[in-house]
Amino acid sequence: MAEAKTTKQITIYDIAREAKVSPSTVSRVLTNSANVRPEKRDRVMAVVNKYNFKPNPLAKGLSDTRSGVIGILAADVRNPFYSAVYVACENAALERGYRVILCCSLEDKDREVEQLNILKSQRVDAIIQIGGRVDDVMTDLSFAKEAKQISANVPIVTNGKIDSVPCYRVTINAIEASKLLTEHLIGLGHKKIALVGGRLDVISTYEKYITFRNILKQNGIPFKKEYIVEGGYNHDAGYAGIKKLLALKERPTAIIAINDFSAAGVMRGLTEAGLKIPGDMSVVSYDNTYITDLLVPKLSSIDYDYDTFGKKLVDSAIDASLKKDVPTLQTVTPHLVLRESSGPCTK
Amino acid sequence: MAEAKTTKQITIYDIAREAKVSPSTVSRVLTNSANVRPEKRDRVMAVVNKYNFKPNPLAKGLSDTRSGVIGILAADVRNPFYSAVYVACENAALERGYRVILCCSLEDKDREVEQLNILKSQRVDAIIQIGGRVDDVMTDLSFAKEAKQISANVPIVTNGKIDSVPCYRVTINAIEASKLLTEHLIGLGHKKIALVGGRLDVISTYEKYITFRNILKQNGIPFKKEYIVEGGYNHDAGYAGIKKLLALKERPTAIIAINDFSAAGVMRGLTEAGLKIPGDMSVVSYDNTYITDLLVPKLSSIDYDYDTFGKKLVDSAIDASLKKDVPTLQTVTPHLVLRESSGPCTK
DNA sequence: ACTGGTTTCGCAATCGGTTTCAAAACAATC
DNA sequence: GATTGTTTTGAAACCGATTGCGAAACCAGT
Repeated sequence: MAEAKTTKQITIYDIAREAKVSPSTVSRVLTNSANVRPEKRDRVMAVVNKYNFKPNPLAKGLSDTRSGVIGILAADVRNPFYSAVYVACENAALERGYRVILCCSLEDKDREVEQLNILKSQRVDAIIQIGGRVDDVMTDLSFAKEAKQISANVPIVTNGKIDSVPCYRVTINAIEASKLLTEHLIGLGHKKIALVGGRLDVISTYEKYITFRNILKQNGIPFKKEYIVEGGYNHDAGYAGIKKLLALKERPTAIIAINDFSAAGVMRGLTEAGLKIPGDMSVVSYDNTYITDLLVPKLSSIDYDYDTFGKKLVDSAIDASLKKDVPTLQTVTPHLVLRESSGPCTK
Repeated sequence: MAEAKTTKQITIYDIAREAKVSPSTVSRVLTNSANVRPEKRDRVMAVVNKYNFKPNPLAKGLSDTRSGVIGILAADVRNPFYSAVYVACENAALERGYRVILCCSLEDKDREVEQLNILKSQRVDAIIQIGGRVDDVMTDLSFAKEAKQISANVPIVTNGKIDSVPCYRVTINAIEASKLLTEHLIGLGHKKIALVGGRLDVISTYEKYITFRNILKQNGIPFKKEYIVEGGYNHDAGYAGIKKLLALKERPTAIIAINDFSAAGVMRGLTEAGLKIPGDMSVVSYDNTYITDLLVPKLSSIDYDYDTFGKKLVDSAIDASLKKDVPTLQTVTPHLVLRESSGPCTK
């Protein structure tokens, strides 16, 4: 153990002494909160730069009761959708001089409540919640209770919907997304289109489903109940889904998967069955994560422009924490990224 | 928008008043730093629980100069390897009552330096750096300078190697990993094995390469220079690599890709060329991220047991920050996860 | 009951900033 | 040059914890 000469921290008092001003003046310079004579300001800045001095954020947070940190509660950053959103948020936050702390609930309810507590005790200025959480009906009440209590002090912004807790929302326009995909396939001549993966009690999934039906109707295409295969949001859900569909006497010619993961499962099922994509069947999906590029063939998918998504999330979060006016609901508009997995209907 | 009655924070003084003790006693109870009469302790805890009181970490950090936060500097959390390590670290940190703050450098050198500054100003207790950084020769000097300055106060632990900056290392046993893969393929009868992706100036990649040659030698298999195809660590590198190899008059029968991404590229190249995996060619790789499960066929890969990896990283970080003795170098032992992408040599 | 030794406890200082308040400095006006 | 108004400035209080120090309480032991 080397000398524990804990290299005493430089404080504004040190700066003050060396610049021959009072600590208050240093503080004022650093926050440019009031007018200080240019001459002194320069003296102070010179010393500040000399030592590359950075004010202690703990002390700062203590006195002005703002931490400069925004908490991000993501379901699981290992999921590329969340990591994409996370990185976009980190960028946007950095841009505005805020730090970010990330917590992954890993879909575990208890843990989610605990995370909320951590964020609370970290005194974050705002919380961004991105994840599958739909509403409190599906979830435990302790979360709702905790969240409600917290949201009294700290604004919460989410990409979903948290019933019973006041929060700001920045959501993806699922209706538009679904429209893009459905019309794309119809434009290619497909009439037998199946939906794979996702639960209809998840609001965004439900919106996609309803829109799908509407577009079908608008185009005079009959809706078939057996082409809707609910499931999870992962690879296995897609795999299971396509197996069911392939067992049908009248198979679909195109699949809309609920996300890239389930699309991967669908594609595995198809490949194993010896079917060609998109020759025998087209596959498209939502999210446009990097796994679209890994699959063979490359997957066409709906992109959300993660950068502006992240920006809207953190701008809302920060502005709300500053008590500025923030729209309660914002949306980001999706667009379709075409790759190799969808093609004209051949039968 | 409810009243902006910033719901005054509950402090240790409030607790003290209600429990009829002094603030110091409350503090002692909360930190159980000294013995306090059980009776009073109970009184205090009752009030604490009543309000679900959490001491303000800013104030705490201010006085004891520990923030309870460890900073994680990851190259890019969108990469599943890093996100896996990150989540493991988050878990391990939570386990020990620490919080974590994540920064992604996105391979940008300037940004990396900036992140270092952020972590510094956040007064993190320790820094964990996971990323491709090899040594300072490849990197800018400002990072080295900054890191050096910081490491004087805050321990840095990395999975790589930072020359010129004192740090603790927890690395993957690349030699063992390479051995596992190479021997696995040789065991299946392969004699023409190629390495795809990765740069030999990256230490871990180099170790894998050398081990590969050694094992070949031990088994009396001739080494062929044209079977080594350097490249990046992504899908495209694998794709480009396999194209080169397929152009050879004597093609290899098995591929070791530097990670799952490049393996995906390799597999695409193979599939496009109409070759069967593993029938015509076996493919294996390092990292065992979830994308191994997405590919067709599922990819055999080297796993690192991310949980213990993360645990070692954070244990080292925390213990070092506590001035405990921590080994300078630790390793995690890899093991092979067999799936469908490797099979016996058929020619 | 008194003494000596431990525990337990509270006062007050401290951590490193921000901010209020009033005094000091400056400028402008008559 | 005296007076009024406006900027600048520094002293001191404050944010919410922790902690050193000494006083008070407790516990035998005689």
